[in-house]
Amino acid sequence: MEKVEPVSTGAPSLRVDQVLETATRLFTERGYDAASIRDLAAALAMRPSSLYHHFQGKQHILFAICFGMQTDFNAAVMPLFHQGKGPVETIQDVIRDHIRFSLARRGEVLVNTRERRSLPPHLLAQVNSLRRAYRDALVAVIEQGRRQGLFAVDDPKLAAMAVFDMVNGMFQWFQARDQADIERIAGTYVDAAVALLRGWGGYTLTNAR
Amino acid sequence: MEKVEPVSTGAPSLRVDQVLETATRLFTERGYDAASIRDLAAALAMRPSSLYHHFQGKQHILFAICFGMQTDFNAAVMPLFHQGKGPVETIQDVIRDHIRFSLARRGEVLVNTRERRSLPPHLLAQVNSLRRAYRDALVAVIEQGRRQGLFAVDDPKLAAMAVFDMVNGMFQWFQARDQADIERIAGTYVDAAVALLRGWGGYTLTNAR
DNA sequence: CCCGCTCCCTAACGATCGTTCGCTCGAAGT
DNA sequence: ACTTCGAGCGAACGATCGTTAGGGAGCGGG
Repeated sequence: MEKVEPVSTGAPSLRVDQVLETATRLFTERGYDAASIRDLAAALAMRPSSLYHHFQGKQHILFAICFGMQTDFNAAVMPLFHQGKGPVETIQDVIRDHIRFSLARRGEVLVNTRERRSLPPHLLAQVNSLRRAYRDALVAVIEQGRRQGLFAVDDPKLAAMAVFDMVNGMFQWFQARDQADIERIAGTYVDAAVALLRGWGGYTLTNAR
Repeated sequence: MEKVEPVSTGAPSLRVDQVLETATRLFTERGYDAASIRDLAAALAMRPSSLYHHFQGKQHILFAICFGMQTDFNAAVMPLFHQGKGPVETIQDVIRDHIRFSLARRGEVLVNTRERRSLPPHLLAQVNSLRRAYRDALVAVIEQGRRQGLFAVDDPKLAAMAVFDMVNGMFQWFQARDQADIERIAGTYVDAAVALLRGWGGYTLTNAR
């Protein structure tokens, strides 16, 4: 996997990127509502009013972080669904790069998960649309694996959400120290996902409920 | 000027419970920061200042929700760890009641997970202390199951967090319509947890990484 | 009858919020 | 030399925030 570039628009202004970087840090540390425009401006050594030359408002800064991150995420991960591999290998590739991307750009990912709800409906919908595209693709692969007898799941959608939640929950508390750390945790969670999908129906061996 | 304590006795006032109930709803709908004291008072058909007769401040309302919920949670689930059952059965019992409790009191659980971070450090620490007690007990059972060869996990703490995240993530998007719904999803996730813990090391059968 | 207590009220405080307005200034274009 | 324009500035706007001071109605016990 190649470098993860923090770009989403055609005009990568230096100052805009600095604002987004600092905003990402403040939003993760204090939350979107608790981090004020004045805090952000002070951290950038500029005046609050100057921010409005680069962004329409506070909500648009949050949107730029969430939408930019999700766009780059889909661009990095979605192609893995169409490589002609089997369901198991596809899941493994996807989850691995899902984790790689999310840990490499952890700040933006945390803002996207925790503060996205503060977006107005029409901006939130754009981000959710990208998320849904990814989730639907994951569901399709699990459904395919289920038909081939590789996975023991009853409900592919629910299984996708379970894997999704397990992985996304990890980003909240795990901090990688180096690249080896990322690869190690990615491998562990790839195994967890496969174990989950394979063994979901096999619990009745020693247990009757 | 003496302080007459209007707060946190063992006797639950009717009005206090109404405040907590409405606050839970508002905090889940809009978030802690976005839901103002005036919104809360209006929903209760009273004046903002009247709230300060029952609570010291906004943060203490949030604390009462989080700490009360977590106290009840531990009281409901922790005894299951000391019933002398084996690791697998204990995990099943615990996760099942974890889900039962969390869906029955979903609003408080969501506030606790999403808005807990807004608490001041000394209040946050009290809630986290209860959470840690539960998590440590879960880790201990997984560790016990690992020693007995029942679970294939490498790191019990990481495995506990994975199960934890999978279950807690579900509360964010799942809404039970009735009690049968709760029992069904609880059974499904109990199976998922067991499948995860059992099969985590078994991925090498058809896959080499 | 009056005291104290609970509960709620009106009114307002100071602080902070996101945002806007009009301006300056230097670099670039022509 | 004149214009344009991006970028930042100081100052202020109206709104809303959490919170407090002080008072009053109802009520039970002395």
